[in-house]
Amino acid sequence: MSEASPARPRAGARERVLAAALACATESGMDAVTIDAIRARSGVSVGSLYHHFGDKQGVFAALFVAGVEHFGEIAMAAMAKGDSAEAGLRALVEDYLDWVVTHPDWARFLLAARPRLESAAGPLLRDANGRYFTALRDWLKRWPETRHLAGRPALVLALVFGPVDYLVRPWLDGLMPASPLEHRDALADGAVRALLVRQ
Amino acid sequence: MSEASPARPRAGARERVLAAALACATESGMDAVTIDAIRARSGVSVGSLYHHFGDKQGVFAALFVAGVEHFGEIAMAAMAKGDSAEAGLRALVEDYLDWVVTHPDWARFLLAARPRLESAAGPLLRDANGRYFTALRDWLKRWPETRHLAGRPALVLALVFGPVDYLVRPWLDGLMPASPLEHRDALADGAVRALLVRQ
DNA sequence: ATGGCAATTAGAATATAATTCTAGAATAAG
DNA sequence: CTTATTCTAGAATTATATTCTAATTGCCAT
Repeated sequence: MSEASPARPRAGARERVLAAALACATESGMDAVTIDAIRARSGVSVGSLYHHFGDKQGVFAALFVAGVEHFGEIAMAAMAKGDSAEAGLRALVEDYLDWVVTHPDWARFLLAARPRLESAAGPLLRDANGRYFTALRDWLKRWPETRHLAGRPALVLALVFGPVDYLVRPWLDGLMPASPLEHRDALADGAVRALLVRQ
Repeated sequence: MSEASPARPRAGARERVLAAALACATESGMDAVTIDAIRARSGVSVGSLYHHFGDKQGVFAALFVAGVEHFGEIAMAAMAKGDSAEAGLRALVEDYLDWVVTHPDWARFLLAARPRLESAAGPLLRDANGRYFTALRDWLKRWPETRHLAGRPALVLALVFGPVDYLVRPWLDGLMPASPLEHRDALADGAVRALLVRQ
C-alpha cells in the first residue's frame, strides 16, 4: 500500500546507464568520461540520467557498489570452498586473481574508483563491507591456525588482497605485458606463508 | 652555449603551483580541485600555470613524479640499510609505513593519483621506475635467500608494498580510526615470511 | 647602457562540460 | 477516466578548462 510501485516508462534505464558508464570508462579512462558520452551510448536522456543518479559521481558510485557486490560473491564463495585454512586462503587469492583476469573491465574500474569513491559511496557500501568483514571474522575463527587473527581482519585482507591488487594494476593498465597468472601460485604461497605460521 | 639559461621573472612559480595543488587535493579531494583554486592559492596566473604545465593533468603528473621520487629515496635508503635480507625487508616495510604516517598528504595523493597517472605520466616516471626496479634486482641478488627472486621483481614489490598500501588507504581516507602503526610489526613479519622461506 | 630576444606572466575571451529547469509523457491505482 | 507520481526530454544555465593576445621580465651581445 504505502510502498509505491514505481512506473517504468522505459525499463532498464539504470542498467543501460551503468553499462554505458563502464564501457566509457574502459574505453577512455574514468577521468575522460563525459555525461554526454554516457547519454549517447546508453540512449538515455540527460534529464533521466540525473533523475536516477543525482550527478556524475552518483553514476560511478552506483557502478562501484555493483562491482563490490559482484566481487564480494567471489570472496564469499572462496571462503566456503576449502576444508582447511590453507585451502580457503589459496582459493581466496586464486579466485580473486582469476576474477580479475576474467573481468578486467570491472577490475580496472574498481581499482581506479576505490580511492575516489570509497569514502563517498555511502551506506550501501558500508553495509556490504560490514558483511564481508564479519564473514571473514567467522571464517578465521573456524580454523585453529587462524583463530588468533580474528581480531585483525583488516590485516588479513591486506596480506591476502594487497599483493594481488598491486601486481595486477600495471597489467590492467597495459604497462605489463606478461599475464599476472604467471604469479598465481607464488601469490597464493605468499599469502599462506604470511598468515599461517608453521611451527 | 646552446643550452639557454631561462629567465625567471617570478622564481618558484612551478613549486608554488605544485604545493598549492597538493594542498587543494588534500583539502577537498583530487577530483574537486579546480584550476582556479590552484591559481588562487598559489598566486600564479592562469596563463603562467598553463605555460609551465600544459594542462590540469600536467600539474598532477608533475606532482606525481615528484612524489614518486620523494618516496623512492626512502626505498633506496631502506635497502641499503640492513646487513641481511631480513633486515632489509623489514626496513623496507617499516620505513614505507612510517613515511606514509609522517607524510599522509603525499601518501594520499600518490595512492589516489596512481591509477590515473601511472599510464600517462610519461618518460620521467618510466625512468624513475626503471631505476628502482634495477636497484631492487641488485639488492635481491646480494643475499642467498633472495637470489631466486631476482627474476621476479614485480612479485617482490607486490608482496612488500601491496599489503601496506591496502591497509593504509582506509586510514588515509579517515575510514579507519586506529593508527596503521599498530600493524607495523605484523606487516613486516608477513613480508619476511612470504618472501624468505625458512627450511 | 640599451636594444633584441626568448621565457614568462597576465587576464580576458572562448570552448567544453556539468547541472538545473520546465514541460510533457508514461504508468499504476482508485 | 482521472489523478498522483515517476520518469523522460532537451533547452537554458552555470561552472570549469583551455586558448589567445598582449604585455613584462631578465639575459646577453653590442
